[in-house]
Amino acid sequence: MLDERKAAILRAVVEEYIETAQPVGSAHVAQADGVEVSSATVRNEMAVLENDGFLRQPHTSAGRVPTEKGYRFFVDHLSRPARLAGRPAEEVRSFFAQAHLEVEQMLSDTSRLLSDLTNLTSVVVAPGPAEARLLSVQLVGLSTTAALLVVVLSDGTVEKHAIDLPGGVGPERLGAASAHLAAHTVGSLRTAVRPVPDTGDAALDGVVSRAAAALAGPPPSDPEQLYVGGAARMAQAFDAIETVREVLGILEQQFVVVSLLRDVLDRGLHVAIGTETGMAPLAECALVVAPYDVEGERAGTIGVLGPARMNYPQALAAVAVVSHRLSDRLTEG
Amino acid sequence: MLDERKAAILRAVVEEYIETAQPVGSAHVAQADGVEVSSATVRNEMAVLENDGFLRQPHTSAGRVPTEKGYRFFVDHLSRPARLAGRPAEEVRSFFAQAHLEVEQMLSDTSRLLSDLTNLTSVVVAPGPAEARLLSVQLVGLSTTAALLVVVLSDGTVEKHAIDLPGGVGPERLGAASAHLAAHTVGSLRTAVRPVPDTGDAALDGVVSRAAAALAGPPPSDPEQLYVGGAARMAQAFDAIETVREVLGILEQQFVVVSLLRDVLDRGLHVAIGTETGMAPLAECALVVAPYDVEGERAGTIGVLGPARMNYPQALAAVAVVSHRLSDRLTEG
DNA sequence: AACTAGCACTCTGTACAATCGAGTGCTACC
DNA sequence: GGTAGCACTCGATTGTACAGAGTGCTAGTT
Repeated sequence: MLDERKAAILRAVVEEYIETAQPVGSAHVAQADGVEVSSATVRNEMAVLENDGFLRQPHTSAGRVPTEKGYRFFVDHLSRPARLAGRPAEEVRSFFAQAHLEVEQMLSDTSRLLSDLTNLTSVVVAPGPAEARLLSVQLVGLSTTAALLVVVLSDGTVEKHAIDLPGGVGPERLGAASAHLAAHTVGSLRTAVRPVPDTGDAALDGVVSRAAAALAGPPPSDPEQLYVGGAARMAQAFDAIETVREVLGILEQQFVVVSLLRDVLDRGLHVAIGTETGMAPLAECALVVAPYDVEGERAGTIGVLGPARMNYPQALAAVAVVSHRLSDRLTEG
Repeated sequence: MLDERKAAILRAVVEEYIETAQPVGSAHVAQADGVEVSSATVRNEMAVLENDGFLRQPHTSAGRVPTEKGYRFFVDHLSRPARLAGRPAEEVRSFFAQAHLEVEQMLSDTSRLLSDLTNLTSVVVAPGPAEARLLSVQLVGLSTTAALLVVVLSDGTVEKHAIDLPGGVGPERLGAASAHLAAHTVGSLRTAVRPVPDTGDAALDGVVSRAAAALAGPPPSDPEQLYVGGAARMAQAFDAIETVREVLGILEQQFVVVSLLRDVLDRGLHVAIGTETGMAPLAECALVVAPYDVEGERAGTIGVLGPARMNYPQALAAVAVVSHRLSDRLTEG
C-alpha cells in the first residue's frame, strides 16, 4: 500500500499523463493539487514509486510514465468517480428519450453514443439468447426443398432458421407441420423447449423434428452480435500505425472480442489494463466494461477500448450510465 | 491519346509504383518489358508525360509517380485483365462450395473473402428491397400496446416492423387483424402491395392500416445494410495515420458509403480513383466496384477500397469473380 | 530526325557533431 | 525529514557533410 503522499504523487502523474500523453516531470507534479512538497521531494518519492513498479522512465532524464500497475492502482484507489454532466449528460438523456423500436438499430446507435461520449472505440454485445418465451413459431415454405422457420420471441427479436424439406411435403402439409409445431412450443422458454411429440405422419415428423432441433439449438445467424463504434478513433489514440493495425485486426474478430469481454467480466473486473486483457496486441490498451440487464438478467455487455492512458473516470462513468439506461430501456420496452 | 511508346512507359511506371510504392526512375523503366529504349529517351518521354498530366515528380530529381489521370489511363487502356488463379481461385471456389444458409452471414463472409483476396478493405452492400413476393405476413402481440409485424419474403429474408396498438385490441382480435392483413397481402410483390380493404371494425382497421403502411414503406431496420471487411488493412496501405483515420471515419458512415457505391455505378464506372469518388478524404484512395444480381435484377454492390496505387487488375478480377459467383448463388438459392 | 552516352546539377536521406533543455540523482544544508 | 542546488544524462533539434538516385541538357552517333 502507498502512503498518502505517494498516492497523491501517483495520482498527479497519471492524471497529467492522461491529459498530455507526455512523460511527467517532478516540477509539474510539485505544482499539482494535493502535492505540497518541493520537486526534490517529489523526485525522491518518484524514485521509490519506480522501484515499486508503479512508474517507469522511458529513458534516463525523462519524466515518469505510469506502468500497468500504476494505472491499476489509480483505478482501484485513486480515481475520483466522475459524473456525466452538461453536454454529454444531455446527449445521453436525449438519446434514450428517442424511440428505438428495433433492438439491432438501437444497439448500433448505442455503440455510436458511447464512442461519442468517451472519444474512444466502443463495443456493444447484443443480448444473448435470453430467457424469452416463444410468442410465435411458423414454418414458411421457400421452395419445394427448403423452408424457413420463423420464431418471434417475447423480447421482440425474430429468429430465422433455414430448414431442408424432404421431397413431397407440399404447402398444405407444411401448414399442418407448422401448426403442430406451434401448438407444442409456443409459450415455452426459448432455452427450455420440450420435445415435440410425433404426428404419426413420417414425412411431417421429419420436418417437425428438424425444426424442433433448430429451435433447441442456439440461434444460428449471429451467435453473439457485436457492434463496434468509432473504430476510427483508434487511429487518434496511437501514433504507431502498426499498433492501430493490430488493434483493428482484433476488433474485426467478433468472437475474440465477445470472449474477451465475457472473460473480463467473469474475472470480476470492470477495467482491464494492458496485459490484463490477455491479448498481446492490446498491451498498450485498456478496456472498460459493464454488463447490462434485461428483465433483471445479465443480457449483454458494453465497453470502451482505448489506450491505457485513457480517462478512466470519464470512461467508467459513461459506460456505467449507458449500461444502466440501456437496461432500463430494454426491460421496459 | 498516347503513342505506343509513351503508353508502354506509363504502364511500366504504374506497375512498378504499384509494386514498390516508391517513385520510379528512368533506369528502372528502361529495363521494363515493352520498353526497348535507353533511359535517356525514357526521361524525355517522361517529361512529356508529366507535362500532359499523367505523371508527376514529388520533387526535382526524384522518380515519377502516376497522377490520378495516369491511373485512369492505365485502368482504361493499359491494364491487362488478370484472372484469378492458383490459391486465390481455390479460395473462391471452396468458399462458394460451402453452404451458407443465412444471407446476412454469407454477405459478411463474402466481405471477408474479398478482403482476403485483394488484401484491401472490402465493402458489401446487401440486396435492397428486392422484387420479392410476400410469403407470409403475421402480427404477433408483444404486449398490450405493441405488436410486431413479421414478414417473410420469397428471397428468404425476414422483416420485422414494430406496430403500436390502440388500447383494447386483445390477442384474439389481433389474430383476426393478422388474418385479414395476410389474406390481402400474401403473394403480392414487396414493392407493390395493394391497399387493404377495411374490415368494418374501427379498432381493427387502425391496426391493419398501420401494418399496411409499414409494409408499403421501406424496411425500417437496415435501409441498406453494409458489411465492411478488413478495415485493418487500411492501416497497412498508408503510413500517414491521419489518412487512415479519415478513411476509417468514412467507412463508419454506412449511408455515405452506400451512396458512394451507388453513385459510382450510376456514373457507369467500375473504378473510381481519388477525387473521382467525390469525397475529399478519399483523395489518395481508389474504389473498385461491381453490382451483383438476384434473379437477373440489380440487387446490391460489392467493392474494394484501397490506396490509389492498388493492383487494379487483381482487384478488378477479384471483384468481378466474386460478384458473379454471388449472383449465381443468390439466384439459385 | 531520332536516339543515346555523358555529365553537371538537384534533391533526399543518412550520418555525425554540437547544442539545448527537461529532468534526474545526489549532496549538503536547514 | 524536507529542500535548494548542482552536476550529469539523454532525447530532441539544428547544422553540415556526403552519398545516391534521378533528372535535364548537350553533344555526338546512327
